[in-house]
Amino acid sequence: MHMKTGVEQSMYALVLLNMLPDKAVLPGEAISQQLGASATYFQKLLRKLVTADIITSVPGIKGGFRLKKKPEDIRVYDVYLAVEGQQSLYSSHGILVDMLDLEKEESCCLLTNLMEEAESSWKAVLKRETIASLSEEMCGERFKDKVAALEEWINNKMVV
Amino acid sequence: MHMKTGVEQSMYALVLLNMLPDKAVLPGEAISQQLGASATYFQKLLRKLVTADIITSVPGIKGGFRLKKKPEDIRVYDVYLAVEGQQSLYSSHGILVDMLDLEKEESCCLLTNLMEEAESSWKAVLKRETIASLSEEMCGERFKDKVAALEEWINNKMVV
DNA sequence: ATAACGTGGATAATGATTATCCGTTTTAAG
DNA sequence: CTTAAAACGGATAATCATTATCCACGTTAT
Repeated sequence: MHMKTGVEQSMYALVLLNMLPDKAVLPGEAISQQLGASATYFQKLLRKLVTADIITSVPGIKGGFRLKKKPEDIRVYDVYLAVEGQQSLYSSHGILVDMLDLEKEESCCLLTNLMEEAESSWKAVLKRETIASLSEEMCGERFKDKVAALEEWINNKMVV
Repeated sequence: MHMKTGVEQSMYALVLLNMLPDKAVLPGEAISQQLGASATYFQKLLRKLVTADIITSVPGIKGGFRLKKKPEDIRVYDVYLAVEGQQSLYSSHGILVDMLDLEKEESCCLLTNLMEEAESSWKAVLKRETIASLSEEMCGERFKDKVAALEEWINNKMVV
């Protein structure tokens, strides 16, 4: 049981896109290079973010990706959901139904309620932070120089 | 990101063992049959429960498994931990460290704190219920007959 | 027209989870 | 003291989800 690495990657991709000036765009290949991710595979993840209305894609030469929403409106939870899908962490295999020989309608599992509560509780925390708050955290005094270098890199790679 | 089915199986295995009279024991093969689980593989899971001090094993003919602790002292969380191990749901791949070109000591990730909090929150819910409370839930009026049949089965399969 | 980009589908490689096999040890019973 | 049934441990295979690659296609600035 482990979160996909795609969630972490996507999150940082969005932090990168958040550094872009208005109307500018960053090509997918540049993003995946910066993340150290497989370029072709990361395109698929970017696609998921597009269909989740988190980012916009611009095709054609001078194309790329940019945020579609304001960074303070993109919750960590939204990114998780876009990348991992909405399947729950736990789903019953109907063991109790078999053990007690219940009817199929009586889908009954001693764990489902508890697990759903646990998951809600987990998700609630993911809803607390946004791309805006993460970006802010990164741009604090501590990493001033490093972030400046990253901005420099963005200026080189961004389009229009 | 999905919980192993072994967790659900183990949980019900413990509910079964909780139905045993004192000092009696249930062979691993009977347990896995009742659960509809692969017998040989489920032995491995039972082993994890043994090393986690949740159940005791008795080798030799007339051997099998029984609870080691009182059912009210076995939390759902304990079972989860025994089966899945203590690795956390999220672990950083150091993407930010690479992006900002930080020193290795400066292991820094914008998500780690949040994710750890979320996980704690998730685990807290799993600590609320125990094998005792699950068993109780199962043995309510609703499934009276069905549970009686299960007890019958246990009487047949248990040893000593 | 062309070159650089995103899209979509098919398909492989990888890795974790689940499953099987076999030999060993333990113990009750004949 | 032999045998049968059980847990144990290691090696290994099968299965499945995740990650990765490839290629043909649509889009758009130059």
